[in-house]
Amino acid sequence: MESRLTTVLDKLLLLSSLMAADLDRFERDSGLTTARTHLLWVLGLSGPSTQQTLAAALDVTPRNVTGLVDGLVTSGHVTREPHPSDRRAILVTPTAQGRRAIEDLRSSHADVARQLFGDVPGARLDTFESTLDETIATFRRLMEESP
Amino acid sequence: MESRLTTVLDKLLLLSSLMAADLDRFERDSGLTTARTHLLWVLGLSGPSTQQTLAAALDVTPRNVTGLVDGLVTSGHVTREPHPSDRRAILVTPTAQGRRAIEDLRSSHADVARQLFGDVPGARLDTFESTLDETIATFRRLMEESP
DNA sequence: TATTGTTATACTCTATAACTATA
DNA sequence: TATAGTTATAGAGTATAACAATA
Repeated sequence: MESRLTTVLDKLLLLSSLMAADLDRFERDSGLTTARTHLLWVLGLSGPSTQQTLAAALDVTPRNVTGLVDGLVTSGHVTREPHPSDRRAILVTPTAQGRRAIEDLRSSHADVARQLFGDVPGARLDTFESTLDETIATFRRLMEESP
Repeated sequence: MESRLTTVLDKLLLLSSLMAADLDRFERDSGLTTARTHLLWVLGLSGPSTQQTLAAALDVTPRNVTGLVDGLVTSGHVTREPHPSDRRAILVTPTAQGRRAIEDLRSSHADVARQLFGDVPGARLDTFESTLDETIATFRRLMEESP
């Protein structure tokens, strides 16, 4: 009955798991983990950040960020720098190696996008994107209704 | 330049994270975790299974399955039953509570599918699904090329 | 008094390697 | 000899709670 709609949902979930597997490959190559990669990605978007800021962006406890940053310091991707105006706080700052990893992430992201959608005709991509937009909006509405 | 394609990819990733958040809500309500829910889902697809089978289906080590099953036994969702013909093996079998959880998962899955795509006009859904199909095929090809 | 980060503690998921019981 | 599952050990991610230094 509803198999049509669940089939589409299943394909979406399958694609999600494939994208996750691709990210795994990146992580295997770089020696990073998913959580640390996520932190680096956020750092690439926001620039040097306090751990509180990172905790909020990653939706994770501050304690957790301490552990992730410990790992990234050990691997040489970030350093803890003093905050210029608040001596309680720390600015997690990418090193040269960290900036390189962020650049790699970005170009691998762009590669995947190009390879996945580069051959899709414009009109179809429009329809695809609009459907995604609606689906995202629907989802957000649903999650606000029952949090 | 390539922002068009990465935007579409970002929306796909956003939708993935929203679907994951929805699953989290289910798990919070049921007291299950992602890994245990996944095992239950597989059990719902395959029926009572050996831990080896589950390990292969979940792409995880047999040792890991031991831990997941331990948790699900404690929470009352599955039992370990003797294998009828191989005394080394065990059949992980859902209890009544486990079967209920699997049913809840299925109906929540169907609900989400209906709510997400129920209002999308047929022709658009066709285009969306075809694009997903192509994208999945492209991805699989890519991952075979560079494993 | 409130905020930033850390120490202490604990649970889950994950892996490898060695071991037991059975095929 | 090979297979099914467990014990032993270890690392990563996550959480809560208590605490120090600073605002």
